[in-house]
Amino acid sequence: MKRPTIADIARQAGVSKGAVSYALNGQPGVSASTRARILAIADEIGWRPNSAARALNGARANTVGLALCRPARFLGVEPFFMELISGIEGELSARSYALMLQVVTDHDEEMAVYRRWWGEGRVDGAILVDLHFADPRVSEMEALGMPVVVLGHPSESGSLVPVWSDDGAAVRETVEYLTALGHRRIARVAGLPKLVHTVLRDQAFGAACAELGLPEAVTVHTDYTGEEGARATRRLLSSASRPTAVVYDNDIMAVAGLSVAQEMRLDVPGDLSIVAWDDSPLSQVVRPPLTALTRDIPAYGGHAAQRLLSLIEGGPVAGFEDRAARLTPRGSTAPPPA
Amino acid sequence: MKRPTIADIARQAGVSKGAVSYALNGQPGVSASTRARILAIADEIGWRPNSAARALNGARANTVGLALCRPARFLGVEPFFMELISGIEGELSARSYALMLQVVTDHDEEMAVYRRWWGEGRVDGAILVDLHFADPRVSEMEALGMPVVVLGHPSESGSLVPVWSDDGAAVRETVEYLTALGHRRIARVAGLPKLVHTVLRDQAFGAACAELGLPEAVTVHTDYTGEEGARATRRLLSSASRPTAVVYDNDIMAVAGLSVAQEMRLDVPGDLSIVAWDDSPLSQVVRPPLTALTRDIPAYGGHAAQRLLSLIEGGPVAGFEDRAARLTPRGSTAPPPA
DNA sequence: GCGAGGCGCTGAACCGGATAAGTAACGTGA
DNA sequence: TCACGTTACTTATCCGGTTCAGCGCCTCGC
Repeated sequence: MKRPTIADIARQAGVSKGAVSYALNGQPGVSASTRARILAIADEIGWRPNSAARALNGARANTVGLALCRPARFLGVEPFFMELISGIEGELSARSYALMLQVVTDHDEEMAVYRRWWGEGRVDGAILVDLHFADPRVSEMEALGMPVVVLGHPSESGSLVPVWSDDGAAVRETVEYLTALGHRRIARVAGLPKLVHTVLRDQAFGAACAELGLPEAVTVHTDYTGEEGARATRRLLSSASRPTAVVYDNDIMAVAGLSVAQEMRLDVPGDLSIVAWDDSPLSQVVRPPLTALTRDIPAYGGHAAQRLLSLIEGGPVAGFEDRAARLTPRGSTAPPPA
Repeated sequence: MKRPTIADIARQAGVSKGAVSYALNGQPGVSASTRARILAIADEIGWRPNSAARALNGARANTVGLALCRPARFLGVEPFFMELISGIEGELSARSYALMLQVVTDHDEEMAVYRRWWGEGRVDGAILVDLHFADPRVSEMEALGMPVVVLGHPSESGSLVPVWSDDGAAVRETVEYLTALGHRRIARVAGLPKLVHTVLRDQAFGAACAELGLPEAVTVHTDYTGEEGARATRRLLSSASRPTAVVYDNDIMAVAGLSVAQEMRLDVPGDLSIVAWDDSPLSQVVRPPLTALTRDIPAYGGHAAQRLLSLIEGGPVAGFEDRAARLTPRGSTAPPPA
């Protein structure tokens, strides 16, 4: 019932452990016939290399760590993380790496997890998400010396390898599109203001509005939940200078905003245009279907995983700018009311 | 820059490796003063036990495996898996176990992953989800001898430990509630018909309808996507004997169904009542908010993880019936039109 | 016909901890 | 005072692979 080891193979084949090791790893040092015999026996008794024994010889753990710092109820809502994970996963499993996942509640805990994993030799590297400004995790990771890829803008990634996309370009495209439709009062329901990408989007939004001569851009920050998205929308739509278009930082808030508009007897898109950042099946399922900023999130995760594996395997790795989200117009955007 | 080992500690403390090992593991055999000195040195140089070395001595890997068999684009949509994972995770990390995750495309690949993980000693056990009838994974897992908990009904879990909930009760509660409101023609938009829980819900639905003297229960099967949910709804609402209430097997289909109804100028809940299985923030964000079958998915995952850890640690473990989903009435259900 | 060199393999050390067995030093009771 | 038990260690071995040094044996070249 015990798992077979190379010693078992060696005994059956009548050779030494060393010979078996050479044979199984495709190293020179055994004849073709012996190698074939050893491989046949290994296959027959169902031998698998014990990963612990391998790792003990300085080999890699063949595992990448990901500690997600969000409370459970937020995590489930957005498709983003699940898509990101499956993208990362796809790239990892193609190269026989495993993914170690932990859900934590704050950054201290997150770093403790990484420190432990790294110290115990359980992971070869990690992917950092939700980058903040002056993020303490960056310098701590640099100090640890662990291979790390950061999903976030290179201006804040320190010496870690960044993988990012130009959110500013997507914001500009959206504002230009809405302006071309005739909108002048555009508001933005944004995510957490401490995140780098939120601020970059904020800045790009302000700049684009200024450039196009629009009145001062209004941005409301939220925690990404539908609840706060609804509340922000209600406030915006109740204000004196009600916007004619709102851009949301995720799809769940956009759906919530849509519901609030309908509840307030505003026609979408007749009275109010809505744009969602990140395009999930959700956007296409509601009425009207939402105009959305589409990006390939699994591919994004895949690119990050690729860089991380190169980094782990010793190559010098450059950062990577993924393609920017592009606007997919659907039924939720139209010219503003006359 | 190398990671410190107990040999480093032993050298600094002027004792042997063995003494250090005893001290660090709280075993008798070292004096209090020596133990304190060793612990201080270990702490100071940032020593962590190498998990590979531990595992090599027959210790556990302290890792649980989860291979999710769904294409990326389905996975992201439903909050279910992410909530399940964070529930599992919560229980695991409380006991210092890690979660190894892999996304696969079919059951063969899934079993290959488990076989590899188990053979390589990377995991101590696994959780099986999406149970089928006569699921080949059950017998294969039994043959492997790996500790496994199945999320699914005990009738199909073989000798593996089942964790399940009584979906039939929830179905009955829903049908009774709708009947009490006055509905007679109730339809069900279900998930994949090969899944055990789908069939159990189908049967309970049919039985409840028959018992309450309702006309023949209509059930349409889908792949859980909003698209198919919308298509099924369109078909149901176009039929001669249009239902006055529809029960959906997940929230994304319920939202899609709501949109289709509104697109067909039917008032929800005036003309059509809608019930969603699984209550996510999504249900509360749309108008009207959806009446839903609420269950605590993280807790469900947590219960499975608990049983698995007991199983791994050697105890005989009984299956566990989690509490059934309960109906949370909201704005999407009302008496049928007169 | 003999040394050089390569092939195919063996034996042993090693990775970092856990642990069984062995050994001094010391205290204790008879 | 001596046998005995306990304390506080040390030494050695093991886990399952990898890897290096070494060692016959065969072949080849001169």
